[in-house]
Amino acid sequence: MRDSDIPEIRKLDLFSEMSDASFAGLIRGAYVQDFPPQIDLVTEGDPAGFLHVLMSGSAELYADWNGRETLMATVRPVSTFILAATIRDGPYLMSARTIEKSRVVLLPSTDVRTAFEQDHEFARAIVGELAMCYRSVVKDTKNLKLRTSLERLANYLIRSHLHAGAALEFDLLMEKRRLASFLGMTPENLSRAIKALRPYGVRIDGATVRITNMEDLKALSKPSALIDDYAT
Amino acid sequence: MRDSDIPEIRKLDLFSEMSDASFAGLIRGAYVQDFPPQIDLVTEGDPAGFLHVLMSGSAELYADWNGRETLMATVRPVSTFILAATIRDGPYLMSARTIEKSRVVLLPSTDVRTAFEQDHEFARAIVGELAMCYRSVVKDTKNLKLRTSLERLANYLIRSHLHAGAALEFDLLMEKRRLASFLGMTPENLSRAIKALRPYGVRIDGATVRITNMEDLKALSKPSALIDDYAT
DNA sequence: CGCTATGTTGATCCATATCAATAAGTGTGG
DNA sequence: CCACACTTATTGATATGGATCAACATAGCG
Repeated sequence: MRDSDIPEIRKLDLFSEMSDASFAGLIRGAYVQDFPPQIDLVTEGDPAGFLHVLMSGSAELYADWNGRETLMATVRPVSTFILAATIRDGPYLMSARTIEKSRVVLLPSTDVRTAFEQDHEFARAIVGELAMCYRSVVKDTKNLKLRTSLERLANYLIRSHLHAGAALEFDLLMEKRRLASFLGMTPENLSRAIKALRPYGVRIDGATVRITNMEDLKALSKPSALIDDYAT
Repeated sequence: MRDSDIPEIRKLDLFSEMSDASFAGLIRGAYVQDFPPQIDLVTEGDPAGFLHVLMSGSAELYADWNGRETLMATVRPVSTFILAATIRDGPYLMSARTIEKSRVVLLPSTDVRTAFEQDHEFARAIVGELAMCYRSVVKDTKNLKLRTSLERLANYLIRSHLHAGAALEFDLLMEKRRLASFLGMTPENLSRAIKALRPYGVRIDGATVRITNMEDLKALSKPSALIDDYAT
């Protein structure tokens, strides 16, 4: 592990409040690995051996069933993933693979559970994190069940726009085929949805998005704090 | 509050391991109410004032957006709901209403957070509960994104069959229109899906389900532990 | 520079929603 | 206990969102 890795991990909400002793105990058994792109880090169904911390690069969480596959989430540095499986000592429900060359810290699940038993602040942080994860998946479900694919795309663009500091021109942060899967549609259908947004003041050229009429776009997409907000 | 309510609450996983003192502190500020059917208990967007415990009857968690509504989950006694909003002190993401005449215990969110600060066992239990809730919503999302409505229905029936002690004949535990909304389809489409399952050895008459050919049904529905299992 | 993966477009098919009409329950008050 | 009103369930006809198949364009990348 690099010296610079440790403070970065320590800064994460999940670890920032725990005692030095607990943190040291957690880091002691950790190890780091650099992975090339397109490498499977985790396979759904496997026992949750490690809590993963993505230090650099990017990864995707996906799930499959009966030959179909869907993108559940993308992970960007610095953040942890698959906390719930680690906590419950259950099987992973999602698979994970790197998208780019990525650096990952692996914390053995048993160490995480030990730290959680011994350190109340860490337990607190875990509760906060899990509650947030839960709420974010509930929002996803509402998004899927209550909106058409065009509405999901429109809202995704508004969220990206806000994420980019409310810039009217910004880049898609993933390939369109991944975006399509994330939004629960096919790549072909995404292409058409992109064209269908033109009358609402959206121009997408390659990875560049330009919003020319925010009123019309918002009238279509009707963003809601209870579906689209990051925090809360 | 009835005398009999308290031990029932105490028996829940969430409360069974906490100290007597913490539990008493939690119960002290609690109050109970009996509600008629079809009463709104919680409205999405409102601040999370209480952790709810359903003692008897039944309730549904639903969400709406832009005039559409969808059933997210049904709650049966004895269990808690809307824990995550309470913990994060955020707005409710789902609304709740009674289905039948129901008895509900309300625990003020501030008391829950206080108990959680002071009682490590309670914090432990909350972590376990939240991790389970999270995983169950992830399974829902996989179900929605990876399966057609017919496959979702087929798998729902197998889950109900297992829930009924593997009986080949059992009752639907909710109205068909609610089931349709829960499965993310219209009532009309559910009617047709029910007929479409007949060749696979499923007979549904009113609320009574009879499975006559489990092999065919399983061949269609391909149940997966990573989507359909209750526990894990 | 050429290969391969990604993206676009068009034609068609299928799943699911919508609209409409009817039937079957369910609950209520006389 | 029945008659009425109202909700729920079913069925048919049709429309539409979205998937699939196929062809082609394009962009990365070795």
